[in-house]
Amino acid sequence: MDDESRQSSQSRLLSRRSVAAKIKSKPIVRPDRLSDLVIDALRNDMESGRIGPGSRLPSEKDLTESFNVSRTVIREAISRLQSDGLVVSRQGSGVYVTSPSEGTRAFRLGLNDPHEKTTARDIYELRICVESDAAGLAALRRGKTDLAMLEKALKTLSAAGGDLEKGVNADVQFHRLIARLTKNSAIIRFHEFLASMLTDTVRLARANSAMHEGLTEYVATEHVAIFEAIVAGDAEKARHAMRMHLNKAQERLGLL
Amino acid sequence: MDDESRQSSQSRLLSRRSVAAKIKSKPIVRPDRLSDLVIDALRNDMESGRIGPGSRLPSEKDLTESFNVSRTVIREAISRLQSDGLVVSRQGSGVYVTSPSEGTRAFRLGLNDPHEKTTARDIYELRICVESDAAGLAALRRGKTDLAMLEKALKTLSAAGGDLEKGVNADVQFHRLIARLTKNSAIIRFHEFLASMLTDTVRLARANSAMHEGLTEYVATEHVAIFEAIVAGDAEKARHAMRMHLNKAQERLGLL
DNA sequence: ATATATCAGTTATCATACAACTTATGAAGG
DNA sequence: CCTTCATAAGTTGTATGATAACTGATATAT
Repeated sequence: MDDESRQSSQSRLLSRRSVAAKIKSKPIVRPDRLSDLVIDALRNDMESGRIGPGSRLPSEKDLTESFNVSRTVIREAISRLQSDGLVVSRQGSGVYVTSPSEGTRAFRLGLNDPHEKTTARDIYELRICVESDAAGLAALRRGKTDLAMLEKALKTLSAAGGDLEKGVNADVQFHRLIARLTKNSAIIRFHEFLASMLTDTVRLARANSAMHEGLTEYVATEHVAIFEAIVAGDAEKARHAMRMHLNKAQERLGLL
Repeated sequence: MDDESRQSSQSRLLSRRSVAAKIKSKPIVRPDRLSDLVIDALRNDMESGRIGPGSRLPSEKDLTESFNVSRTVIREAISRLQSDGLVVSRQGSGVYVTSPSEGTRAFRLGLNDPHEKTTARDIYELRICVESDAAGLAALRRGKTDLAMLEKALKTLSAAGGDLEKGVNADVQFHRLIARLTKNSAIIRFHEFLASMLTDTVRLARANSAMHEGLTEYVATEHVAIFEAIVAGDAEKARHAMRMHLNKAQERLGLL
């Protein structure tokens, strides 16, 4: 009996193949994982308000029946929803939809996802927003030791000279430092996030566009302008200098 | 051999209780889920570079043995790592560590997480960065229909009068529209994200601080200033107007 | 009335089996 | 020697059943 029930239920289910085929009718993008389907469905229910914050999700057993998948799949889906902070599960009680902003939530930026039309340029633009303002805040909040570190980074940068790798690192470090000067952990971390999103793009662009001679000096000038504005504590000027710097960089990288 | 190993492994396992006790020695925060332990361990290995991008994780079987947990737990852990974009799993092959910026990655902001000292103020500040620049971009890119919509939102806002709920909604809508005018999906979505992070805070603050009379008119004036700058296509002015507006709002909300 | 015990329902974990896929190895044929 | 194809071993994906741990409510005893 064990055997037959397994067999029959097995065949009653949508076979993985058919589901996969269905998905792959549109671009390959989605791996053929059943939990993805469940996630999308549940997300939809929640975002459309059909399940509303605070209310309980159907039990795993119910979900297996309504989706015709195994409990394994349901659990994986719920687990991922939970790690996104959309639900919390309480053992013995159930899974509950969290109210927005309760707990930790995640911001996703898909650079490859064909669903998304977000381009590297978009992200770079967002970076300009954040970083130019960060420079402004830095000008208001910089301490003495902060300035010393920034100055040191500037020197490292100019000392790098022809060494590309070294130059890039010093550059990154300079910007990272400015983010830290804001003393705002949200800004610091988001800056880090954007930078890491862009590393590949930047590296690629940098490799393609031959470095003009004198470029490093030029960049150094821009950096100095930013630095001086921060030293002077002039937020407006710091923002402007940073914006100019990043705009030029954007051009140089061919992101415009 | 199978049999004995089964039995013994069962008893050899850390019982859930003991694990839970261990965790709960520090604040309650962590639910006693084994997959969390696995996730933390793997994250650590990856971030410390012990597993390096591109390389393969140990197979699920190996992991079950080294962690002494069931495959279910391992799979949940991996599934969540995958949904965070830290790894990709290829059926029949293995689970591979993604290189940073490959695929989609997530930015998390924990408002409650005791590990994080991110405050609502930090987030609001980040919002100011993004939104003031968004206003600038909006001024450069607004189309005709865009302006019409924006104007309509303004009218709705002033028409709301005393109705608080209505007023808030119109306000949110106004800002949302401006984000959309940038035509930058990264900015649009990040703005949405920040707004949703702040909803609770804003709602609370609004409830606490009694609304001064004449406040709505005052806010309306600020909105008009932003609107006019966008209409004029003056990016610098739009940025400034938005920044002023949000700074004032921040004060009013007691986030300063 | 208050506490306690019990029970049904739910999530968490374990174990096993099988399906589907990947990769390497090696045999067969050119 | 090289290519091609089959096979086998290893790996992830899914299904299923069983048990542990927890929750909430109901019933019971004091």
